[in-house]
Amino acid sequence: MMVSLADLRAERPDVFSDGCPTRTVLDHVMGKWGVLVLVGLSDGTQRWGELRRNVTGISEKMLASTLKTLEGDGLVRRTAYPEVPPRVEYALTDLGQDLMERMLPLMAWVAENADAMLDRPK
Amino acid sequence: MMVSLADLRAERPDVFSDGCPTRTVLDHVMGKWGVLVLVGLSDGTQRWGELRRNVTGISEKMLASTLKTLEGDGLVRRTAYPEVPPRVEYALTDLGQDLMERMLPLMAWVAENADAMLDRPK
DNA sequence: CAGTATCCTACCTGATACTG
DNA sequence: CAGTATCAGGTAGGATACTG
Repeated sequence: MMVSLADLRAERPDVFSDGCPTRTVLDHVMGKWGVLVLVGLSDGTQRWGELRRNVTGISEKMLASTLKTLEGDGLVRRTAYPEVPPRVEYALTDLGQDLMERMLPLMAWVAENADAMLDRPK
Repeated sequence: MMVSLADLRAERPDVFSDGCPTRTVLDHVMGKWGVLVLVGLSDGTQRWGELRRNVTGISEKMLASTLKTLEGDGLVRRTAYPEVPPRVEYALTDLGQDLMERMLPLMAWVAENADAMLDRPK
């Protein structure tokens, strides 16, 4: 496992340059709604409606497109049950859980420090 | 130090809800250019021009506003030297370095997995 | 319930030019 | 060098209505 940025650059110098796949994934994962949906799903499997309520402020349009993107990246698994009324469940894949293992410490740090950061004297 | 999402929610149930400071900081830090500028600065102190070249694809406008936001959050320190021609250096603050300590493992993971994620069979 | 479809606006962004 | 100013355009994103 790589830990430092230097290690990273040593192995892949083009990382984070324009057009690099890293950028694309980064945009999906780090985008405003991507993170929040992923955090929502780290609570466990959720249905569409639950997710919509839990990720406060997200519009149906953004929830739909965010979920599709994350599913396309292999981070989220969608399971539809052929019932009436329809039931669809979303969950993190193994890859998604692996990602969140790295993401949650960061989220926790942000949550702990956010107030202090915004209250600072200008 | 908190590690799990459950711990986080137990202490602060409103975290990640709309209007919460966490959201604001998250948008700054996780936004497309925020991350890339921060990653750039984890290589060490850099001048405006260096940063502009290193963060490939960023416009001057976005670099300026991103730096101001991050400086306002206390993550980046700007130092101007009264010289001609002017020299200005940007560096991570202690807070910023603390953040990057959590962020870099995540970035490394993304860099390692990005290709596989985008190549997956549709 | 779990989404699409449609419309509309704000802001991100690039290009260009200019300043201290 | 290190920015700011201005303008044009494209697109991310919000609100609302509708469907299987």
